[in-house]
Amino acid sequence: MTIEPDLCKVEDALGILVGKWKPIILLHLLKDGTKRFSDLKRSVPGITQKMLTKQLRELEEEDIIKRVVYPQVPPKVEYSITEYGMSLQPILEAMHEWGTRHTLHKQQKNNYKALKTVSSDE
Amino acid sequence: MTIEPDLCKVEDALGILVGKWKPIILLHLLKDGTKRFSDLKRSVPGITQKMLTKQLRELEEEDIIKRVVYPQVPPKVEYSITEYGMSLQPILEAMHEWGTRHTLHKQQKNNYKALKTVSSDE
DNA sequence: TCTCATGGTATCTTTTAGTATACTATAGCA
DNA sequence: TGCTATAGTATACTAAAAGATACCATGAGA
Repeated sequence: MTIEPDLCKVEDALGILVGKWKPIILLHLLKDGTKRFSDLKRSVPGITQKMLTKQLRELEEEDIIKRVVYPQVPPKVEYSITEYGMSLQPILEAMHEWGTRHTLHKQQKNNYKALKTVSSDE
Repeated sequence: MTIEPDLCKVEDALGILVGKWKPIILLHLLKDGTKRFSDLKRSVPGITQKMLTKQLRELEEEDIIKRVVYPQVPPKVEYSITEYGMSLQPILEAMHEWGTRHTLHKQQKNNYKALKTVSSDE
């Protein structure tokens, strides 16, 4: 398949996956199914409440995740991946696999560089 | 496959694909093979010289593309995808495919909304 | 001698993404 | 009466990405 650059829809998918937190959030939801807001916050260390809220709202807007509010006090809100959102899983997996290989590739490259530096006996 | 969120390498792949221009640049190189700097600039309308240079350097740094300089005046520089860079193609294709379906999904959603608005006869 | 083309750099401004921190509502419990 | 927990919002800030614009080297050709 050749993608016609002018009709490229890669950006659309990218727009949903991008952001410092979205992949991790999605992976947690894929792994654990339904999670509460505070669970997610604990699972994604370093994220602020504001960011978590924002990312979740954006994913919800794209129908990737579902948000269920239980009318009780203190509040309870559950997040889960929609069936539609599941269609992103193969892409996440492909990227993860590629990323893993790429990490290796970079390591080999650096080892080679280090070796050259040593052998040239600076 | 379940990706362990803590060991997630999705970001690595994402880091290479992200940027307002990288996917389009890669698609053009995949489609046409070797291209000169000015060809690319023409193919990616709206991109500034600075941005194109920056994106190309970043892709080169990751071994995704190859840069060949011909020592002549005016200068001639050719860019092409490396064999290693070709391994990104399935991901680009998967994202493109998903993005295409997603565009449709959003359209249907909007149509449904519009329909509801009409039938509720505001 | 002037101009053009190519493939850049340098500098500055604007836009967007992300962070830090304070604040809110309210039922249940001591 | 005051404290806690949950799921947020509001405001101000910083850092990073992107954009606009000007500049540069040089050989060929008019």
